[in-house]
Amino acid sequence: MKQRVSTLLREKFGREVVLEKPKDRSFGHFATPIAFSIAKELKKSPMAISEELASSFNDNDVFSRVESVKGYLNFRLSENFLSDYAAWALTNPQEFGKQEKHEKILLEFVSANPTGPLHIGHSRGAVYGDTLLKLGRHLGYDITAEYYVNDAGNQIDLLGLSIQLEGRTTLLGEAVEYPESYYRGEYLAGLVSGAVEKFGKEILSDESRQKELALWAKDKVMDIIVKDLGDLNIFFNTFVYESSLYDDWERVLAKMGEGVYEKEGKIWIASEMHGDEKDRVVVREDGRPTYLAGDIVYHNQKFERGYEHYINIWGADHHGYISRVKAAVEFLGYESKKLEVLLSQMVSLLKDGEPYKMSKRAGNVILMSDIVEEIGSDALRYIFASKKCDTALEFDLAEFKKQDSSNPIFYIQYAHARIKTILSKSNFSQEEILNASLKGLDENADSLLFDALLLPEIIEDAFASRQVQKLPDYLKSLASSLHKFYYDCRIIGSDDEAKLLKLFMVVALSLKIGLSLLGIEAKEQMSKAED
RNA sequence: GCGCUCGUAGCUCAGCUGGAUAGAGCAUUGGUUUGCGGUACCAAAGGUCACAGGUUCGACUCCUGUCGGGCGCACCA
Repeated sequence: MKQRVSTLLREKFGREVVLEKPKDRSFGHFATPIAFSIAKELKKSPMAISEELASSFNDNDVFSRVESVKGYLNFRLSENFLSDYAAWALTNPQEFGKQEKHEKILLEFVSANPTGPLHIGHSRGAVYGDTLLKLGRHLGYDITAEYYVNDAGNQIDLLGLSIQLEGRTTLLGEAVEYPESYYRGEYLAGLVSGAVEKFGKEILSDESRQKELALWAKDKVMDIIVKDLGDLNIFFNTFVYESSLYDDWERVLAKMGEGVYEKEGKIWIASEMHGDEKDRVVVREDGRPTYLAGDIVYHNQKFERGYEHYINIWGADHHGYISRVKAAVEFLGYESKKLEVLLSQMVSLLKDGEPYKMSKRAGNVILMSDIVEEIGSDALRYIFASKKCDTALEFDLAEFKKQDSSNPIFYIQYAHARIKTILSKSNFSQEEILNASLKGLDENADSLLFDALLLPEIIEDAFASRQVQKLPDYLKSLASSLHKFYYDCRIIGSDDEAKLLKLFMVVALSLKIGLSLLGIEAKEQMSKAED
């Protein structure tokens, strides 16, 4: 809709036109302050210009009214335009809000270490990434969802050690001395029993078999992670294992040419040249590559696979890492601007106003699966999708367990369910409703229809700006418009019953598509409250 | 110390590439249809947009500085 108006105006005025939402719907559907920006070059007052422009729109079937108010130009879309568009959407629900973007994008997210189950911090990046994925795909982008598995280095050795420690205390009853760092949590018990079954008890006490144990265990941990993500309706296309990358290291190192050099027996990358604070070591004195080396090979591999755009979603604590990876990409001969790194910030949880307690059982972290169990996947997804991901977030679980309007996810679902209920109560058939005309709606109905038809541009805007929260915001306000309309206006038995039901179907369609893009299924009916 | 980032109502947060009177939800207070699900709706109250400058027709938005919070500053991943 917006696009249509915007191209129309661009053609008419011969320049880009800023389109915005009028302060008040009674002003119209769209507005532009264009008169202000050209006032200077025309040496006329904004008022005079907008008056002139407004009167030039006499004959036009998209707008029913164009007027000038205090220098702003306000547009009201015509009935024909809105009702045709709505009718098209209802008969082509699969196409509504879709576009024909074809860019190939590689989206890497979550990428949590395979050393334990996901915790609450991971789930934010996971939901954010997956929502972006769903939005992008809806718009037609060809997006591959990828998980980078850090299955090399110290952490994997630590995993093996941790399983042994757990087994020796709980299974063998030994009094072991715990080192400074090791992993803890309930999942280790499962790994111990699995390991004993597979390898026998001996493996718990044999330090030389730690590696073997760890390599087996990380796959088991990945199984847990994949399952937890599946519970959130998140699925990946590809997994890339860090351990598989190092074979390619020599070739990639050579590919960077002048970008790397030797000093003090180590190999460095000259990342300072590309904006990093200083150069970084990529190969240690003993010949072992650093973690950065793995990431360099990985990004080289990404670019060799040939996508048009790359998006990484990282935890905010990695922000210092961006410049060195980008530097490496440049040295490899690729455009680092094709690589976009989005950061997801910290999350703190409250429950009834008090900090949420981390359980010892979980290993002093808040497990994602515990939260999903407590409030459900829909609520968790909604929470993370509804906030900008680059600010620290604090939220209270209690709010999302309530079954009333203070719970946004409930509120939206209820709007959808209301429509479905009323449709089933009406005596009009689906066909009769679809054949009804949407013309002659009063101000409120017209406004609701317009709101419902905004979905496509919300989707596009949310994806393009990477501001995923625009979609839940929109759904909440659409639900609010619906509830308000419903309260004010009797539907069943009114002269306009079929017409209004058709309007409601458009609203339901937008709610349903919007929710599905958040990974949430729209409900046909709400369960009745107890008592 | 350096870098990144944030600072909007009592609380949690929106505010699009600068544009009309800075918006929601929660919490508080007061109300609502002899009717489709009251699991809803309406209203009141609540603000020096951290502070100080600058840019301009116009700044919550852009720039500079100050203060305050978070994160990062490994040859760990």
